[in-house]
Amino acid sequence: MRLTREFFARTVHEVAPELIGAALLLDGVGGRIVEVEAYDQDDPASHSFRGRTARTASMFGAAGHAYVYRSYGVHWCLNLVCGEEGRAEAALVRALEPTHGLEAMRERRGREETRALCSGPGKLCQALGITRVHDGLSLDEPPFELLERESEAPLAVGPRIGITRAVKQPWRYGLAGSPFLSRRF
DNA sequence: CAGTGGATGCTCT
DNA sequence: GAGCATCCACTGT
Repeated sequence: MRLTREFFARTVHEVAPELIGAALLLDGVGGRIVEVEAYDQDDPASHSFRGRTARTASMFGAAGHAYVYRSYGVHWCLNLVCGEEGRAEAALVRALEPTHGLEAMRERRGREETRALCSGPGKLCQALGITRVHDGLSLDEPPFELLERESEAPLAVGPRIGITRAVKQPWRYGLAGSPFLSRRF
């Protein structure tokens, strides 16, 4: 089952854990989501904390759309916008278990073992070919395809990675024991 | 392995 | 002009 706009329209704190195990594909290339982080507007670590800007416009838009931004001047990162419109909540997709289009991923990232193809937010964007042109696109139509998880996933929860503010919030979710995580919990 | 630092571009102060 | 929601190469065990 395709993930609907209504699925994403709930608060990110409800949606994020349910994303673990869902499938994320771009032009047929992608895999199972095994790691995400939640960000909301009251969160000093969130891009939306200081209000709407040109960069964060899509995060303030309707749920069920992509928010893509450049990180450290080098990498792209993909967020799935959640919550009521204007609440500016989003789930950062941090790692996938590659299942579709492994050859395309290896071409984009250089020959590499499968477990390292999508084990980080910048890596998975490179592997799937996600860039600025995907910012603001709807997640329920091509080139995106998001499919509901097929069964409940054993969840791991912990503090988020790579941030300096609100370090203690346990808003990182992962598939427990997966070898495809960006880091162990 | 673990730890460190450079690359790189854009946003916001 | 600083500071990143990162990754990789390189160092030293």
